[in-house]
Amino acid sequence: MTEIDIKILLVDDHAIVREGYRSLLQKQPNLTVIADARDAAEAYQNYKTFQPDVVIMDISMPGQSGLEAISRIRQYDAQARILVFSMHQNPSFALQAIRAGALGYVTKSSDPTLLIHGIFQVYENKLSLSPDIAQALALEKLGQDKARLDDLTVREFEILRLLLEAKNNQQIADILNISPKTVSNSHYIIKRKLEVNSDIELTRLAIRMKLLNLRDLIDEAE
Amino acid sequence: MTEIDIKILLVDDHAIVREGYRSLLQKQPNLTVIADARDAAEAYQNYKTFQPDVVIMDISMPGQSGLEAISRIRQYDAQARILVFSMHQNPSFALQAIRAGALGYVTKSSDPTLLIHGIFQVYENKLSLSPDIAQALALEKLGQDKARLDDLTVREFEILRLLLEAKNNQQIADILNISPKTVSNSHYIIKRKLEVNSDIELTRLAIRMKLLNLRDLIDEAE
DNA sequence: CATCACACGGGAAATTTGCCCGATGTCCAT
DNA sequence: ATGGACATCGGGCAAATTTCCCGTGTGATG
Repeated sequence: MTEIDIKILLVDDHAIVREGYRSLLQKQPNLTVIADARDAAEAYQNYKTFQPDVVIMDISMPGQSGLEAISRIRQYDAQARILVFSMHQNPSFALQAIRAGALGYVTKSSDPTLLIHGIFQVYENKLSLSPDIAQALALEKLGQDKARLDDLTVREFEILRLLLEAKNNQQIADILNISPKTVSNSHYIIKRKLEVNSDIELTRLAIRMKLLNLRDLIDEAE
Repeated sequence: MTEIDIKILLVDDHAIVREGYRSLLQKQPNLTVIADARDAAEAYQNYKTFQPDVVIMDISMPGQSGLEAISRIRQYDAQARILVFSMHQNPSFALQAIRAGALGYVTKSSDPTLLIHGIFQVYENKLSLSPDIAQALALEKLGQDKARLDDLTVREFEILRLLLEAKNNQQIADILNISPKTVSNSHYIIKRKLEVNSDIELTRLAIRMKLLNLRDLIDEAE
């Protein structure tokens, strides 16, 4: 076995988490944390300065997102090996991270050994996804979200939009010149087609589908 | 100076974060981590078993919430000193945590020394809020939208959170060990207090209040 | 012209909502 | 320790809504 020593750059905005990485990674003989960073800009700078073998990156950081940092680093060095370590179970995050140029995606809630394993995988230029994400992504490939929306008829879609504006059946009936009964029937059909069983779920789905204009909803930035 | 040694119970569902605490706290001579837990039930059990001086608790955990754990522990020991260490900047979370019986609330993004400082404060039965939260809480007094949110009792707030996760009455009842009827009653009271007429409106309000984590909801960055 | 998808809405059962109530528990101040 | 103010929990029940199935009319299409 050759002597390998993987140089790592840590990127996370939470000091406590960086501390956790260090403690965990220090126990591995072949890994050395050579630098860290708390935001996207610092990550980019330190990548250029320290030329790490693997970058471990959190993608939910204030200001510039981790995804942006991934793109920047990959633009500077197309060979950069980046492993995303995120709290988001949402497979779409993983997909975006991979698209942006990450080689791995491991959720924070998975077993820490998966992180170690991921580092070695990524070091060897291999894709590494934690099992929960891999499975979710596979399921998602079986494609449903967008397709289901397309199942709605034009009228149903129209009614959905009005429902999402928190209008009641009577108001919608007045707007469309139909009976409130028809509205409520459509409401039911919409939920069935979209495979949700409550209005809360419906609203969440609508947000994901960008049917609901978030900017109309949110006054303040964070 | 007398010899003090504060025994700590760590509660967080992420292994990496527990690792971070350990590493950080170990450096403090007067602090000893005597146990940890990854969910509310385990937290309660380990509190009884190990009788720690201070509990450090994350409140966003799967299943039973941290708020529930706080209540349970305080019910068992009214003197329990609990410091919440949370990723939520939303001051309403802090307020509810304090109401549930926590003595401190520090955000994960604050400087780690604040956590240490908070531990000593709480150990001495003093309230401890990280500056960002204290300020936000003060500012909030000037607002009015948030005021309605604060009208909710701790229990109602907790039920609201579960409702927003699109759980049905039976699921929430199972999680909180109450009857589905109580859940539906609370659901109604919540809507009345927040002055909304439908679940869609409720969800929209929750988004504006940032009770709903948009990052968990949205697929694509913008 | 036959069919097929769609819009519309009635009917009836099942469920939820809206609002009431009382029992119990806890905290706090007198 | 006693009273009062809340808070939690859930039963009851009428009114309202949802859920599900149904039929009708209409317009497009093969």
